[in-house]
Amino acid sequence: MLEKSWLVLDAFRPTGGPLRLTDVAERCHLPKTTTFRLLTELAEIGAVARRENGYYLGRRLFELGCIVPLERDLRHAALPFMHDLYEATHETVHLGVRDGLDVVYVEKIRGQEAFALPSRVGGRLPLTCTGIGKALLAYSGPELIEEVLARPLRRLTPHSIVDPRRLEEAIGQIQAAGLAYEREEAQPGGACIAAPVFHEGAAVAALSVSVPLPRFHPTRLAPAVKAAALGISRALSRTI
Amino acid sequence: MLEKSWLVLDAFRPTGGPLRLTDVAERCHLPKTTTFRLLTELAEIGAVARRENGYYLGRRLFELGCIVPLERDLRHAALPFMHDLYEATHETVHLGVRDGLDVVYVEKIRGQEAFALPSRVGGRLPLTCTGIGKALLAYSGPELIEEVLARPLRRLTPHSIVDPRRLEEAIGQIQAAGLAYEREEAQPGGACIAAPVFHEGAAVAALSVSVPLPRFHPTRLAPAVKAAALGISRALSRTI
DNA sequence: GGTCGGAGTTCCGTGTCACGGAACGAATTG
DNA sequence: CAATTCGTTCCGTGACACGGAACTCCGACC
Repeated sequence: MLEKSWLVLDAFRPTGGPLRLTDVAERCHLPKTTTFRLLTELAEIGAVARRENGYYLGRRLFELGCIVPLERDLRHAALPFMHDLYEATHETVHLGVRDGLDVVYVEKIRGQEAFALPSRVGGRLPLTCTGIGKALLAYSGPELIEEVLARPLRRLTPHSIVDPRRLEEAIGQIQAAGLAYEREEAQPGGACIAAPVFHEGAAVAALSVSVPLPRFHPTRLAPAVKAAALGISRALSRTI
Repeated sequence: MLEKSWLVLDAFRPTGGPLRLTDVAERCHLPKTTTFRLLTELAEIGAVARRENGYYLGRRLFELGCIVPLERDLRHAALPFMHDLYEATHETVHLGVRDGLDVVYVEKIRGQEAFALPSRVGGRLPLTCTGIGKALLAYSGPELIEEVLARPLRRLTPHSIVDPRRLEEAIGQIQAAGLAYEREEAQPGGACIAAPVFHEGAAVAALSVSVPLPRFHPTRLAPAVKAAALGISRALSRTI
């Protein structure tokens, strides 16, 4: 019951709806009757909403999701610096943490003329395909790097790093520069520059600025990104 | 089972944790045994996380909460204007919608030196105590106003409006000015100015700038807020 | 050391209610 | 009108949620 109801909620990934009863049922491999009952109960509770054109994830889920203390201190410390960074660059700013072999984005500031990006707050992307991911990887210790190299590297675009040697090279450069660059490895036409955020000696998060390739001027962006990441690290150490 | 599990999740409001087993049990008025089983199952699922010092709301909830399409178009249209408004004022910017007799905040941009505010994305406050709430109320039709007036007005501070006559007056002024002001009605020492966002003739949301009272200069803020709200309204009409 | 209390956890018998197949009404299509 | 597809209702069966009792830990107090 409980587990099945969360299966139903997961069926709404990644769009949040709308889905029709039948869609949900077959995504979950559940009988229509059961799905119907679950959706009805979830709707009573407010976890999903039903409208004319189907079911959606509901407000109750939104409200609870907002208070998940996931990296709360981190986000609290980071947001002002992210806004400053956005103000300085007017480009999309991301904050991400590592979960397993993925990046999970926990904050995002998007510019008005921002181009379409595959990232989304709460969403995941492979560590090796993103600037934030590579920055985290480079500062997370050799065990993680080995674990990543142990399995085939995932690819999002033709430019994604899939050669283990190239990845090791890239990690070396990141460690030397204190910054990670990414060009069209996550999104055709997009590039980004990322810097790690440290707390108590560990890279707990990373910050990035994403830019359409034609506007990508690493030397101009680097100091701002580095300064913001440093600022967040300092703010973090003050909170504890 | 399903309903009880959501009771358990609600027990984490408004902080998200940490809570000990016993705390959750008595908040929910459930036997400890039952609570224990529910928390264990929820933890397996990822809806809550257990650490040394207690239970927290978990990552799964965060990820699902992020994709709730609640006002998604609205937020998407509004964010760039909110960033601009923040940039122009460097004060906290809110976007809220109405749910019943509450405001639900759906976006918030907070300045670095922002003072403590009772608002939180996903959180609720009474319509009548906030600038956003009053702006929504003033443009939501007489039925809602009557419904609000029918029951005793809630108060957050000594300055909250609790006299029905004063509320009606205030609504009149808001309708005349197209802007709602609020001084220490939600938070001692805080003031705000809010403007409604329209879509297809209805006030679907409202935008506000919150300022510490000493810095509150309505005449300087008003044009920016009004312009941003108008911009969002225009952007909304373009999306559909 | 002994005792108490309160925490988290395990066990298990009972009774309920979740389950899903069958069947139905409505709407759409051929 | 037959045929399909969708959402919904009904209902008998059996799994499993329920919660009281009991147990284990651990710290406080005397």
